[in-house]
Amino acid sequence: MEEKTNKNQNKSEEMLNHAERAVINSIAETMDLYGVTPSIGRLYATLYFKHNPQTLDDMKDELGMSKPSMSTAVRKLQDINIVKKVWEKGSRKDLFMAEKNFFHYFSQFFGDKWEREAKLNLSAINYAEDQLNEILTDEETNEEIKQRAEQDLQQIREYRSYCHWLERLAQSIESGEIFEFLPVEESNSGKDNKN
Amino acid sequence: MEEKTNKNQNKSEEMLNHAERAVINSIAETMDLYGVTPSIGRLYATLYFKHNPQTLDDMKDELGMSKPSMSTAVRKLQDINIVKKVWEKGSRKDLFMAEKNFFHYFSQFFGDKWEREAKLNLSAINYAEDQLNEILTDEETNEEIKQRAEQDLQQIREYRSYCHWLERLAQSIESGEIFEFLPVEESNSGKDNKN
DNA sequence: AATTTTATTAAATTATTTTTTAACGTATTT
DNA sequence: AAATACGTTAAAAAATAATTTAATAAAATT
Repeated sequence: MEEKTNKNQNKSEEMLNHAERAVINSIAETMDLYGVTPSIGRLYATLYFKHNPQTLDDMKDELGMSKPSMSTAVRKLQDINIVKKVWEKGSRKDLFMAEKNFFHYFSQFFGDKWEREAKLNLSAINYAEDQLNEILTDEETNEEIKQRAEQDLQQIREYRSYCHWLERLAQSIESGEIFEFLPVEESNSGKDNKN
Repeated sequence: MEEKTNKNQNKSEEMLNHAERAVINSIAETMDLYGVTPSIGRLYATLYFKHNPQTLDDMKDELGMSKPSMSTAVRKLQDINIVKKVWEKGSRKDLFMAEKNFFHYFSQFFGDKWEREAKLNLSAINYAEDQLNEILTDEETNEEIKQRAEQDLQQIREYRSYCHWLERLAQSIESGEIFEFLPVEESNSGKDNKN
């Protein structure tokens, strides 16, 4: 009897791990889509299912990798703000927790990148616009070049609109404003949903 | 006189190229942020400034790379729908044009990925949910496992909400609906804008 | 103060990805 | 029909990136 119960417990635990693994794989794979390396994605996804803070040694055991790898990987996750160091009295090892709210995750991951993208491009656009204006006002520029400059100018102005829009999108996600427009709906089970 | 005009034309052309290059670098760098390799980003950015369709040979000359590289790079850009093959009577070489509207670009690039992400994860979530429910209804599962399963379940349900939200975000960008909420503003010059 | 624990950095190795050269197949021209 | 032009695939080479082992530094314990 004891015997049988143990077996079933093992079975349940196995099922649980298996279920988690399915989601872990999927998360890691989707992170890969945006240029997060598989190992780092897998680390995040693994932490996502941990209900208490993890040490570097925990991670290294879990993923079967070296400690320096965990150290650098976890730092990258901290850099994009989807893993945080937590403090807990007792253990003197560093402890880490994953951001589990994917809306926060989304905001951190994309919002930050969009802001960076916008800033970087706006600065290039501004520089280019100055140069192009100078070309256009220079009387000695020939017609062909002027035409190209004119076209470029028009194009990068549209591009500037886009960059500003990106910034505002990032802000509206950061502030939560966007959820007035696109509310988060309570999720019903997968069963009666055709996905 | 002829001499001087030529010099200035060269100067203008040089300035034009320089201006374009600044934006090209910036675009390539930002694409890199999302996992697009530098060469492919650079190719897209280069095409972005071409006002007429380009052949593989044009690209290879422009970037100083081999033709097969251009061939595969341009295919990847076609895969994410930000470069299109165009037809033009006359030349029997393939001709390509970049998507220049960055809102379209954005929609193609992120929208598609978000949809893929949502689909992939929802399928894993549904699978995991079934497994977890089974664990929870199994009377022989011990308490500790049940608790973990319960926590996981709650977490992935929130995750499902996020996936559905992502899908709707993608749709609202695809359909243009989002611009009612976040309108595109005419861009004023960089001068009087503090960027 | 010496030892141990922990995390990080540096150097070396391994693996992966990118790029090229070479070969191939198909279409177009002569 | 032969020759040329074009694009792609395959194999090899080169360049990058990821990972590990070894070394170092900093903190905590004994």
